[in-house]
Amino acid sequence: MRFTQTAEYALRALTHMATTESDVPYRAADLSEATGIPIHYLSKIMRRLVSAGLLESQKGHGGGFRFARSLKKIRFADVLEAVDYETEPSTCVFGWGECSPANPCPLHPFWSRLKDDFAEWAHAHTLDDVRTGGLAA
Amino acid sequence: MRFTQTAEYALRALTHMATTESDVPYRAADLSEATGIPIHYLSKIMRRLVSAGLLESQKGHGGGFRFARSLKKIRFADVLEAVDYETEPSTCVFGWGECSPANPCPLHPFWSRLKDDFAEWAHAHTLDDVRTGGLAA
DNA sequence: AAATCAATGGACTTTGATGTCGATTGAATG
DNA sequence: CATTCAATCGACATCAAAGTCCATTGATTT
Repeated sequence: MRFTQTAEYALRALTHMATTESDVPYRAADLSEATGIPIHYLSKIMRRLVSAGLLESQKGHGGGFRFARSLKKIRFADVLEAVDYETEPSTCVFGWGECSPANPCPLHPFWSRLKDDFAEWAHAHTLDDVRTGGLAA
Repeated sequence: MRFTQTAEYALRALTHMATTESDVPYRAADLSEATGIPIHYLSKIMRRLVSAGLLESQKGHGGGFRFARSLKKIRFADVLEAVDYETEPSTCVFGWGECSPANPCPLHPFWSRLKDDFAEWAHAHTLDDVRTGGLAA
């Protein structure tokens, strides 16, 4: 059970923003400082979050990053997908080209359950839930 | 939600063995043929499964690999751990050194749930369940 | 004993993820 | 307008995972 480093960083940075909620935009340098994510790499990730529409950015003095929409509308799945971490992988672990409920590989039922649990998890929780500090219903 | 390629291969190879159950030992070359896993890489993985105690190997003519114990006693977790895929990762996604129920990072409750679900999954299912074709209770 | 077969082990290469760097762009400030 | 600040972008470097190769070991067959 693991994320990619990139996916983990994305979640970490946005979680930090969600749980501190400042009026002034977050500078990459400060985020890096606060989260321990290497600044240049973080910058790259932030760009992806911007182009995915999760964040807005502002250049120049006083600039930085803000959320582009309500925290309630940013699910873990949105964050993960923004950095190309699949929340609903379709390829068969067993290596079959065709692997479906109709034509299942031996691992299908097991893998499906795990996949579905994960997808549910990723889609059910938002950054607002994180801010609130509890698990959503 | 993803495994490493190595972990996936390990599960795939053992699943193939479990679902075909032959009297003669499985040769790496045949397994490679049947599963699509590159032979040399598969050989490496098989070695790890041997040294983890899941398989027995026999060199020379007529040799190959067999299960070292009952399929009922080989859980997914055993397979994954044999190739260093952690089934119960302890490091904090948020990057905290100390992250526990007593001192939780903002992502702790969410991440914990996912981790626990995965660990449960990995420990609950065995290769015998795969052979049988159904989900264990 | 010789030949063959099949796993073992180590060295090596390739690839993609991760991480670093410097130049550029756009915005705010004095 | 010049300076500074901070995101953007592309090029490059590094590292671990994945994959290849070959010589060696141990067992079997003739």
